[in-house]
Amino acid sequence: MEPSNTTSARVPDKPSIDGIEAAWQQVWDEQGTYRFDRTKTRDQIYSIDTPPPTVSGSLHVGHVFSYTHTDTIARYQRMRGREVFYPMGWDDNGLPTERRVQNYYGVRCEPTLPYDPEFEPPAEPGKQQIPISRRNFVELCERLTVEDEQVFEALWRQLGLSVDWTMTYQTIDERARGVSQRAFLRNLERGEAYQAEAPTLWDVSFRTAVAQAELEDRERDSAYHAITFHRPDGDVITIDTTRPELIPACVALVAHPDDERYQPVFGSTVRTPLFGVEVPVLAHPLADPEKGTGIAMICTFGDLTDVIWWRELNLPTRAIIGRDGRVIADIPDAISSPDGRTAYARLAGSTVFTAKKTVVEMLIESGDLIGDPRPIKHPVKFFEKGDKPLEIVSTRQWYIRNGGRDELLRERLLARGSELHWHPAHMKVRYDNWVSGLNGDWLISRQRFFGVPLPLWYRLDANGEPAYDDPIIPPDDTLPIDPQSETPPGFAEEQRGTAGGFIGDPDVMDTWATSSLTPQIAGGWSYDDDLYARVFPMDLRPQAHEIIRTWLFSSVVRANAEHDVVPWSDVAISGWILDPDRKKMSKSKGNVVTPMDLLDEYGSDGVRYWAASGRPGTDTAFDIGQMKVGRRLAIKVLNASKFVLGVGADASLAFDASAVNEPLDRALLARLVNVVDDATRAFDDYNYARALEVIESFFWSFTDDYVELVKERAYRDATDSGARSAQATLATALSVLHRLFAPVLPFVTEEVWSWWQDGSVHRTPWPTADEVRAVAGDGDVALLDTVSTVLGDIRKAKSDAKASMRTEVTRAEVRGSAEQVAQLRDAHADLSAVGRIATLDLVDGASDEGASELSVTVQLADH
RNA sequence: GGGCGUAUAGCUCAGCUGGUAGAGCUCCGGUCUUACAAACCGGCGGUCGGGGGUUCAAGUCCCUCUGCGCCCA
Repeated sequence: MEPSNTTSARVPDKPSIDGIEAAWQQVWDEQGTYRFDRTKTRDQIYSIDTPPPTVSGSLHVGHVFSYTHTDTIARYQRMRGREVFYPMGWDDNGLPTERRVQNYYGVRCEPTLPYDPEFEPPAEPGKQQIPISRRNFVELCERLTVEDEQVFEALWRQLGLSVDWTMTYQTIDERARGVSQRAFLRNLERGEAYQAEAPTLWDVSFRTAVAQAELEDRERDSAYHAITFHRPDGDVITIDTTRPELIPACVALVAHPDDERYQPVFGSTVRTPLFGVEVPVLAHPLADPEKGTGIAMICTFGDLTDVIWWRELNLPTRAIIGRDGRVIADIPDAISSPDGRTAYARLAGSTVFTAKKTVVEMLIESGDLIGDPRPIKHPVKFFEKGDKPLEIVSTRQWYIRNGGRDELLRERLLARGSELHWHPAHMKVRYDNWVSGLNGDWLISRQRFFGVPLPLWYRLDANGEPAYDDPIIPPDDTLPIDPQSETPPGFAEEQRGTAGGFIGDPDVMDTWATSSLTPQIAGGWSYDDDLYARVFPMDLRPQAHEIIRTWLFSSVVRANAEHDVVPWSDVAISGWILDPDRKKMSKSKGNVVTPMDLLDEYGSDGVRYWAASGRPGTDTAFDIGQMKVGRRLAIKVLNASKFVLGVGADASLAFDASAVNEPLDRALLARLVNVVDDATRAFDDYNYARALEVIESFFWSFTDDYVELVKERAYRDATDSGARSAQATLATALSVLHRLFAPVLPFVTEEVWSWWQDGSVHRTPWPTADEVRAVAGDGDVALLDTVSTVLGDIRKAKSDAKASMRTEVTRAEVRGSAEQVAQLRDAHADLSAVGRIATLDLVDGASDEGASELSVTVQLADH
């Protein structure tokens, strides 16, 4: 299985696809088959913004599926003569890695601890997590991600991704940190990044802020509690709330301005039950007259609507939920009555769940709860990776402007979405929906440890208070920096945390704040300008549809801000893998199939065949059957190639137009012209599934019909012109087929190519319709169809008679139109040979009824 | 609630700008035919989700309903 250096065919006696992956991986590696040639210029290059997988996540068939799609495009473009820039990255950022490290080593990060250079995690994680310093924790993250990356890389290589493995990157490596921090500081300089103290969605388990893009609604059981608020005149107003525990955080009541029931009370005040705080009754159009009693309490903060009311009605803040999800100990100033303070004290320190029970008990005691709570289901905001309802707490966070607060920018980014070529086109709506529905800027700071640090320090004033408004910015040439362990210019490390000294920003950037820059990171922006000029903006972003709102959109935001362009011309969106019962495949369903086992069992080409059969953007069923078909196809390519090369078809005969003089041969090549045309058009349209279908369909009829038809003729002496015509046609078709199949079946095509050609098929030009047409000449596709139809009828006659295909036909009569008869006359000898027909009579039945129909009568010899 | 997609043989899917339903798998029957028996040959199998409409003609266009998946709220 070594590349041939001669043009003479060297065909193994017993060709096999077993072990083919390992053999060719090694050759490709040694020969640098997929090495990126950076001397090429932008117009000669096709660059791909490859999705960096999260290595701490588990490998699944979805990876194999979508990365195969991209690889078929990469291979196609490479054969079209483009130098393909196809780097692989690893996204190790943040929470997924941290959780995996915690479980794998049995540790947890405790930022207050000092670094212990001697620390080694236990061989087996214990029951109690060991607290370790931030630096120790990050070191373990780095250690584990390296291991995880190797597993991924081994899979990618086995799958045959045509990646240049000398060009990998990590989203937390030195270069990526530098690029991310530089891009952020430039956003800051231009006013595109800012910090604000604001109500923030907060996960109390992970103790981190959560961005809009990471939210998901989940239906939860809840209950309306009818609660009375007291007017000064003794009347009561009854409100419905699902969160009675937030009564101490109530700052107002609100009803719709047109709601007749509450017109008289707008502008008046009421007192909250239990806590006796006087709050105004206000009007706002977001209050829903249909919901509950039509009047709601505004708390700081129960949900996102509270935040809107709070902002638009200029209400005070009266927060009672802390970052740990418990009622904070400090009693809000507004609760001044002794009874109110006593009531609050009963809640202090308890969880939201407990506080709710306590408040309900107290309301029953005071008589302010009307009736029983009425159960409802309603959507509650969750962090997509979390399992507790989000709270809203007021915190200082960093944001990047993404049009969520700025109509002009929103319009600009919507227009950017229209600049992209979407495959499939309808996926663009998801982008438009998302951008149109944004209601705030992009929150990029996260209270995590393993990630790219926000590269800022803050001066501490004489009272030790940080001056957030005027951060200390590191010089550009010092990036990347870690403000937690490095000292700002002009300060000494001893001044950290002291009055008059400084502190480092404790947060890291959101995963997407880094991965939104993968085109820049992989492309060399700000550290390899020569490379960058050759690959950016890129040609293709392949990705899954569920991260259009995160990865795709955030990448557009960054490229728009920094470079005033879209980062790629085309985006290809892949679908889901579905279970046989048409549900989205998931780990929880106990799917034990690991991708590497699949590759071993069905061959990488077989699995790739299944993947490439899935239409772009469409959900595809996980289908072992298709993998088996792919495996059979690969074996068929092997055997057919062996046969063709065994009858004297060799490289010197391929594309020898002078040799091809039989009408049947020209007809075969004429069909191949159409196949090349169709496949090329399909690949240009990113439709690898369509291309594969067209190629495969031709291939099966090629082996089943054409090869059988010319077998006898091809076996004749090479001096025979009919034999040479068949051999030249077979060689031409084989050369074209090897190349057409190469993007989808890289291993088997490379194997068979090596039997008779020089170099790698993957660096050979993609076939063109013109080169095939030059050999096909005036070939007529219809001739092939007619001959195949008759061949099928003869086979059926033998099959119906339960006879062997070798059974002689004493006489066959074919009636057809004058045109069909003429076509058959041109293939008379081939047809007679394959059918073992002693006498083949062709009758011009044009004058008969139904003359356009072929009719075949067969008389079999005794058998 | 709004939107996007999808619904074609038992299964997985093709059917582009409308013109008398296709492939593979499964199943059944046959053949060791000098590339391939983990192969080859042949066959059974669908009123194209339901209902309307446009048209000489609709799986293909329009309306509507239903199921499923997803996006947004």
